[in-house]
Amino acid sequence: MHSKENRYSTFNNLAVQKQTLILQAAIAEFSAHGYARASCNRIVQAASISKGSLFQYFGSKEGLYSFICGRFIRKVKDAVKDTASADLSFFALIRGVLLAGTTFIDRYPEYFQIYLKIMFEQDVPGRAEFLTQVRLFSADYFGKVCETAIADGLLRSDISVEMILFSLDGALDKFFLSYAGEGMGGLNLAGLDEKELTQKINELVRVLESGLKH
Amino acid sequence: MHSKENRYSTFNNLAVQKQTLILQAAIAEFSAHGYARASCNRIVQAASISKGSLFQYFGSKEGLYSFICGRFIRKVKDAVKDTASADLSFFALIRGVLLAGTTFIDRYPEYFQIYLKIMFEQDVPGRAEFLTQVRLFSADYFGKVCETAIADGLLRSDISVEMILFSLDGALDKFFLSYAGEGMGGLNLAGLDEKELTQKINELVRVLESGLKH
DNA sequence: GCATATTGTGACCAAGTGGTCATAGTATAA
DNA sequence: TTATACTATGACCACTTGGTCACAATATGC
Repeated sequence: MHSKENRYSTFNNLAVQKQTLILQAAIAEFSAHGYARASCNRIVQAASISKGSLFQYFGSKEGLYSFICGRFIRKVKDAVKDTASADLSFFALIRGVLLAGTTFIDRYPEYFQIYLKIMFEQDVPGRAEFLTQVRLFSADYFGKVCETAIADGLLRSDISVEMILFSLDGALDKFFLSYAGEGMGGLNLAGLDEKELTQKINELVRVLESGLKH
Repeated sequence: MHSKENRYSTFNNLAVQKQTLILQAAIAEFSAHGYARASCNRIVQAASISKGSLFQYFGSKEGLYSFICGRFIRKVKDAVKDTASADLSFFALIRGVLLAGTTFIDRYPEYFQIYLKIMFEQDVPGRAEFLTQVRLFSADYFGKVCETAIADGLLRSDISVEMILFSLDGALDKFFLSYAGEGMGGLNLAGLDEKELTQKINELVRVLESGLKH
């Protein structure tokens, strides 16, 4: 085996210290500027490596990006695994997802920024695959949960499953956006302690449960 | 008065035909690429004018953008004026806003794209001013409506006004996004006739009214 | 016709982009 | 020490960006 074993092998054989330095620089750049406007020049400068090295490690800007997205997906899947305890009532599950999302954002704020950027940027390489892997409320996963909840009489049967997913998706998206300080809604979720946060979560879930009408 | 009377005067004195040609080219470019990634070169090419002319008319890329945003704001305000009949019940008003939004998107799809792009792009010149002028559910306008609706016993009093606005905002945003074909939710609102559309609107408002719980 | 404003033009500029490659440096092994 | 494999480098490339400006063309007024 004289030549490259596989993609990224050169990078993976680097000292871990150097690896994390480079990844931190790249993640910071992508989280600040998204894919298209991120600059490889700035990355190599921040990481104190030469441009040639970066392209040797990852082949292209796209290669670097997909490497980082891969890391991101792994982190999300781990977080989901930790959260998913199936034996909860429907709205308790929603509360759990809400809380788990906020802790993820606290732990990996740059990754969440990358996620936001990819959500609202077109023509990002691998966008579709990435989103289907990362989004929680995909029809195939949460759709089943909704169906059983309807069958169990926990959810209204006069609303279509798609509309239920639609409503949940919208509420959760906006909640996380606001928690990350990106929303322009009046709700200021950015600097709340745990108690206030769970209060807000409960209030939102109450709205989802029983609506706004008196 | 020998020199320039004021900003954009040269452009405004152009033949209307030429004006619309240039504006169409610029709007198409900004709606496709947002602000930062839009290319003045492509605009002048599409409009069949020289680069010098474009910068003579608008001074800079930013000037052109703010000119277009001004047009957009006027169109939105006109549309709002046409819609705002105050003597409606609260949720009928919501239904009206939903419907008015979809007709606006039908009439000015490129402008709506520009709106979306500016929503999710940072560092766009004049972003904050633009959004406060265009967003319907600003706390100062719709907040009052909510407060009176609470006072009239139409809305729950155990949910804060901010949370009500938050929920409405999230639902409407997602609805319009999906209608414009940008959402990745299961709801496919893109190619619906009027009957189906009002059905979806009613379903969504029912959820907002009474929630998801059985 | 002539002089004077105004409008139109495109070569040109500095700066930045992703990407390449010949070369130099540094390990490891014989 | 010497040969071999891998890694690091930065000048360089073609290309795009927003923006400028000396000059050409065209209206306008007399």
